[in-house]
Amino acid sequence: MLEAAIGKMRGGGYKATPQRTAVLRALAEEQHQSLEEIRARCPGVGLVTVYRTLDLLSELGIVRRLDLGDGARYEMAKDHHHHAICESCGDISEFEKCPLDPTLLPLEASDFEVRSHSLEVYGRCAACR
Amino acid sequence: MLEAAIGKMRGGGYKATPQRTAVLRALAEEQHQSLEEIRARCPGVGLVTVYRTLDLLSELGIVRRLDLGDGARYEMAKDHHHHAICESCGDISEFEKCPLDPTLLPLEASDFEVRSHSLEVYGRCAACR
DNA sequence: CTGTAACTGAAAAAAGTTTTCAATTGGCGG
DNA sequence: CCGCCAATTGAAAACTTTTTTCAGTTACAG
Repeated sequence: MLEAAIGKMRGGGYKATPQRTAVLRALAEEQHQSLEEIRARCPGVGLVTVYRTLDLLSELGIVRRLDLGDGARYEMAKDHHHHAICESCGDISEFEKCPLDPTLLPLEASDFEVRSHSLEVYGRCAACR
Repeated sequence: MLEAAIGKMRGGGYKATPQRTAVLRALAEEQHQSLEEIRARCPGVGLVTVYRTLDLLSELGIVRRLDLGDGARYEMAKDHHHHAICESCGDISEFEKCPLDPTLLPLEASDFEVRSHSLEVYGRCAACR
């Protein structure tokens, strides 16, 4: 997991510094963390470096930046998945099964070339009901 | 359109001030505008008032706040629709036909009560191809 | 080992948003 | 139609988040 990401960095001509691997380790611990949550797991790494590392990892496709309504969040770009956000407690869960029906996408017909998509489902989680 | 929104405000115990109706008129001119775009259409209205008005209109369900990766955008909450964002020129277009297959939503089974969803499609628009 | 381009961190700047507070005003009751 | 007062506004200040600058440090290719 981390080895692959480190290799990707070096392959791109970037250095694998202790700070960068610390951020990677933090990201591996939990999905969709805020910047401060990530930072809390990297006590030694400067704020600016965390920002810059997240930018770099995003460019390399290792990390994905999310915007779920409450500021920026970051997660390792694993398998294709979507998010379910509880409007009551704010909990974010993931689901892999994509409920998108590609044949219903009316965009191909209008010459829009679909590259990716993101779907967020809002509601109430089991615990909050 | 605007009459309905103004009525909704008064009904909620809020005043229909010239500033608020100016923001509403600005929002009616174009969908998914940034704050500065809205402000440019309301030359006389103070920055803070625009923020507060957008908050109020969101609470009343008249306006929806979007986060499509490049900061906050606002649009009148018309019919259910989704957004197609061109990664090349940044153009945002809308489509009404929702390609979501409800029977595929695996969430009901896991006791998550779906209230709403948002779907964004990224790719290249006809002009950029 | 060594040189150097890449990287880091602190401070400052910039950008975006919210709070404060004194002055103003929409619209209800009279 | 008028006056009152809670709601509203705008300017300044405060706050939060992100980016830039720059001098010193370091990973790693050769």
